[in-house]
Amino acid sequence: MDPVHPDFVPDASLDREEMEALQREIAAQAIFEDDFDFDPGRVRADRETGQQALDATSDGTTDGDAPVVVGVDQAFLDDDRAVSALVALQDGVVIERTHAVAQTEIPYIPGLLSFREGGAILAGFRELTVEPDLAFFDGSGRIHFREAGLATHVGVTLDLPSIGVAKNLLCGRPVASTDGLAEGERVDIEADGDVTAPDGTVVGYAVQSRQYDSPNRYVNPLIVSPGHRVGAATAADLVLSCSAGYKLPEPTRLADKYADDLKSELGD
DNA sequence: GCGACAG
DNA sequence: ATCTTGTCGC
Repeated sequence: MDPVHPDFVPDASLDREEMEALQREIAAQAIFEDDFDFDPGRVRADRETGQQALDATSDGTTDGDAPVVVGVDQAFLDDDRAVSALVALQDGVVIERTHAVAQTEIPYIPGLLSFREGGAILAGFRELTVEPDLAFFDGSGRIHFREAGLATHVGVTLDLPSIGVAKNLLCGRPVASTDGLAEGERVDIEADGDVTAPDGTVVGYAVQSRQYDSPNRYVNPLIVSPGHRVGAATAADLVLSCSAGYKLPEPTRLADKYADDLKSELGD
């Protein structure tokens, strides 16, 4: 698939002020509430685990009408080459994988990640032949200084429902401790002075997608935020329904592994 | 000036 | 993100 908004495609040759101005423009176009056609109840992680595997749909056939969810992740081959890896799943089955290599024009700068990795990601989407309903990105969406993190930038550019799944908090303020949550629990992340949204706006959640039973070992929660056309609560719900016994939701976990494999194959 | 900062 | 073996715990 190709960008619906070519003018939003991340351009690494812009200066910092121009990048930030583009982000504000993108945030203004972003929709941080549910606005999609698929049935979120029909999104599932895999066919082996979870309550859903026990119901009538687990008859061994793949539901060709189920939503297509794509996981996206990147790895770096050198200092100036990034590879994006995309894995598309439908009804818990991998139906397509694509990848693309692109030059990294700028270094990592907190708040400007999409200008470093966005080019490779859009190139990966260009190779995708299936029509995705939803995408998970590794990084923030609305939890961003200008409410335009990687997931929002790419989601708006493609006009594709998207969710940001990060391992660390970029900005914002958890309303309670995010330590020792039970599996399935979540804690609101509110906008603070670092975020352009009105103070107190729930811009995402810390989501405990996995946790050990006993008290000696801990798993840190994921930081989930809306990218585009998905509300914060639904974003957290979808991450949990795509989780299958691992910290990362399946689309992201599989894209992660694919990116690692590509790095080995294409690396130096 | 100081601190904070996805991947 | 990336550099990397063993190792603690279930």
